[in-house]
Amino acid sequence: MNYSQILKTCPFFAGLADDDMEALMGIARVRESSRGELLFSDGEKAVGFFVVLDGKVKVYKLSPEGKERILHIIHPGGTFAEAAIFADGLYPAYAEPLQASKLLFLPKEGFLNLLMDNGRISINMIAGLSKFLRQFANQIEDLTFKDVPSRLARYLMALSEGVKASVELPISKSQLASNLGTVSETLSRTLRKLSEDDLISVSGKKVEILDFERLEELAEKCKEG
Amino acid sequence: MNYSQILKTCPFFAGLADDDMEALMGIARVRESSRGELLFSDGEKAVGFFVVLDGKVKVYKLSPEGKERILHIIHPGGTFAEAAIFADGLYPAYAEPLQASKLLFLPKEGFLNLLMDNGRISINMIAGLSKFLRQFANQIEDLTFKDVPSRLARYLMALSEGVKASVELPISKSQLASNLGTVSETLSRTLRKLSEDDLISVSGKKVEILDFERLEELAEKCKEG
DNA sequence: CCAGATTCTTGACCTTAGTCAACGCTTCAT
DNA sequence: ATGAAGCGTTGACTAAGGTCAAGAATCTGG
Repeated sequence: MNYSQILKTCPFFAGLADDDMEALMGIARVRESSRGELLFSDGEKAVGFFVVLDGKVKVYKLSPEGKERILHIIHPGGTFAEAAIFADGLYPAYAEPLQASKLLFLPKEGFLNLLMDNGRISINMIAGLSKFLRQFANQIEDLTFKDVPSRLARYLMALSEGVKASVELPISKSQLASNLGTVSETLSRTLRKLSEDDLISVSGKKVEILDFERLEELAEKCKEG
Repeated sequence: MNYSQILKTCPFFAGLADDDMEALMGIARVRESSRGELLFSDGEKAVGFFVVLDGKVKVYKLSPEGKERILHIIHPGGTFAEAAIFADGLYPAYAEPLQASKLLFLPKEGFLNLLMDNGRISINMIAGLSKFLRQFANQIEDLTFKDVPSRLARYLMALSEGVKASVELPISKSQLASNLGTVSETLSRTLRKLSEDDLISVSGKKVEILDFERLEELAEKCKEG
């Protein structure tokens, strides 16, 4: 079991002493999962949480009509469903790999025991949750204050880290639409509009950023701003 | 310093041994704050977090044009800004009492030290963060899937706890609008519509629920559902 | 008890973005 | 190869809800 490289990039395991690390790995189980396989459902009893070792997982909600809204996309090193084992013991959403993925599963029971007397793990956990909270707050802010072009611009700026002129969308456009809180038709139109305005140029999953300044401006801008 | 009654209703302090409690109170400071006084601003360096002993505090974001979006309303027993001292050390929003309030301030430094070797406090903290996370996920779900009437219905159902036929809005209608992710004009119209449909009747801050069944139905319903 | 200040309500208007429907393009399996 | 399935694009339509503006109602301090 040699995932130490991945685990070291994972904030969740940062700063852990070797024996703490071993204790964690002692209760963990590796699980391979293929694209589209449902990991858990909204409302299901939470029996543990996951770390992504390889692949990508989407965490999403469904409307009664079956429309999906992606809350997170988890990349290697990220964790998900860790809040579920506390809040009310139920998974709060659906989770499903976007591609064949390798996961680490940490069962609730054993994990809670570790927490009680390991301050470092607790603090990492708290830090992780806090970051999620921050992300959610931003998402809510975006949904309230920003329109679709602005949200897209912000996403692209984040992807390019403000410097890379050429980025590759890590997910399909419909998935991205769902993650940005819109639908694929609108995303398609918005990409075209930004292209026509010479802010970006798009070809498949490849996006070139042509004008950082104006894109950044758009990202900051608000409805009616 | 005799807030023990309030503190016991506060999930954050639940299940603490007496000496842990004392350690906490040892680093805490009581602070009185009047309506509208800014407690902290978005982006400011986080020096600690708060427990509401008495009063109400709103936590909100501002758009560049100055429009506010309320993320939370904190009632006595609730905490806020606890995530800030972890995530990136900056307050993620603005906070301001809606009325004269009594607060407990827990400085970051001392608090982190306590956390390191007190599993119980850590776990309470994790549980609290998890609940917030859950709330936020629901807010995002609502904003994506539900229209304003549905969100309002859900809010009223929560307020009445599914049984009380008569409820009192705990905050002003414009504040409520902001919290539901809309504006006061729309809220006003929506309240009228629900009245005309004989689902509720409104008089000032007092709302009578006339038809639980249909209100619940509306709360569950989705856009185009 | 009045004046000023908020807060709430209502009307008219308009923009954003979601829906529906049709079609092109790619991929994949039989 | 040839459907079948999935993804992406485009057009026409629609409606939810936000903006602006004005007036009513409610609250507050002097």
